Amino acid sequence: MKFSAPRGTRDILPEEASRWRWLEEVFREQCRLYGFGEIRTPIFEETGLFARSIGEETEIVTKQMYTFSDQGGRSLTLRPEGTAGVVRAYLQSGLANQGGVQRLFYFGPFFRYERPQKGRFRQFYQGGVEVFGAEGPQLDAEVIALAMDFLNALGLEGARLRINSTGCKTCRPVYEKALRKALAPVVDKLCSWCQERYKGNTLRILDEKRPDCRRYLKDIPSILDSLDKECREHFEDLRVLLNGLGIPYEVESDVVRGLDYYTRTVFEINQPGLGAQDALGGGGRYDGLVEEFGGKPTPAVGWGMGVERILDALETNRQPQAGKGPAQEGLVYFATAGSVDMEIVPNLISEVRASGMAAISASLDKALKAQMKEASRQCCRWVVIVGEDEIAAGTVTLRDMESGEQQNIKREKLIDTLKQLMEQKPL
RNA sequence: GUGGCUGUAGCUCAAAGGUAGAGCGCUGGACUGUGGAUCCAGUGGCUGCGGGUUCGACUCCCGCCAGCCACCCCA
Repeated sequence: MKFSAPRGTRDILPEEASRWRWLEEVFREQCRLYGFGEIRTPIFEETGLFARSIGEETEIVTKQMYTFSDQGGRSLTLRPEGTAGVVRAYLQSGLANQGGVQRLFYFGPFFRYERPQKGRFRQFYQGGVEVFGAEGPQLDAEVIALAMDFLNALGLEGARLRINSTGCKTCRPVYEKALRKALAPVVDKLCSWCQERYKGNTLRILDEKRPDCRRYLKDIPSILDSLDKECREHFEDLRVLLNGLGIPYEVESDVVRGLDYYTRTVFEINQPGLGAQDALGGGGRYDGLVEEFGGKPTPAVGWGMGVERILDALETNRQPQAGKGPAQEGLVYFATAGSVDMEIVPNLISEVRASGMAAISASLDKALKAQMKEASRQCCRWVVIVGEDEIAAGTVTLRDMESGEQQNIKREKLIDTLKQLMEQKPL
């Protein structure tokens, strides 16, 4: 074979695509129930948009972006996440000037240059939501509830919600200072990675999982003890709201996300047993980003969820597959036998399709037997046989491929009979 | 970016220095206008790509590419 799909990308064939469509429909329906409207933003943006929002020093920006320059010399980047583009659009389109609370959702492909492994691709799909203009914890809770409802509606079980607060621009530096102080005696014993972070993005040291480093991180202070009054109340209220909604969660003070724009609430949803990449989704509040982009100070909160990982989790959970084969979509197969006027079948098929039923026919002059086999392979529930005998009698033979029953009916009654059968004998 | 494992027929896998095989699938027949079951026959390959060692390489060595898994990071 001459070509293959680029590394980290994959083809989704019809059978699998129907599962994807099902998931997307469930997602859209949940968003609708929560009053969210869809937004579609470009798949590439100015490189600077991502660098400035996600953070110049983050992994995503420093090593994982698909960046290229176009014919005009502009530096563009395939979007590695959804929030930056939505914030940009929110400002550029004037949505920001309409006031009030804006609830938006998106669904589509994202790109990160990483080494592929289980649950990690270079092109992957995410569904996400963003809410602008609401400062209180009510929307944090609502957005989390939406995420959990989405997973429940898919029939997923066992997902774990972990929440934390990373404070605001006033109290986070206080904590970072305390953290640096606590780590000062052991900093030279930490790995080079941690030492880098110690200097720059101290908070992210909490993310360290290596046992070697971990044991020096045992007694570090919790960020939750450093939150100022407003942030503490915000977090406490969020917990009250989640409790009220009956949403189980765990507070974990070392949940830190890899994107710099988060403030206060951050959360992650994990599916134990999925493998090394077990985060189905995550998000949080980003109260400073709109202002950072030149808008007026606007609180915001949102999340993104990984489609491949959710489908993977459903698979390992052995949840019902929602895949629909052609049979379930009522596909009708037209077969011919003997020499039949070329125009008859196409005309009949047209009529069937015009009445809303899906139909296909043999493309070649094959033996009836071969046509039946093809119909079977295509999972067609019904086969209409139009042969010389039928033409002579003005009828068609209609076969139910599941029961094997056949009947001879007047050609004019085909449509009505098919309709009737589809209602009577759905799969 | 680093490491481990793996690339043989459309698919799942054998062959371990001596001419590349099976099952499933596919095509046809038994059954000349009737799918699935059974039996029979046929179709199947630059052994991922490129070098090297050897009289001889699917097999050993090197490089590249790809897949899987992990590190890292995250969806």
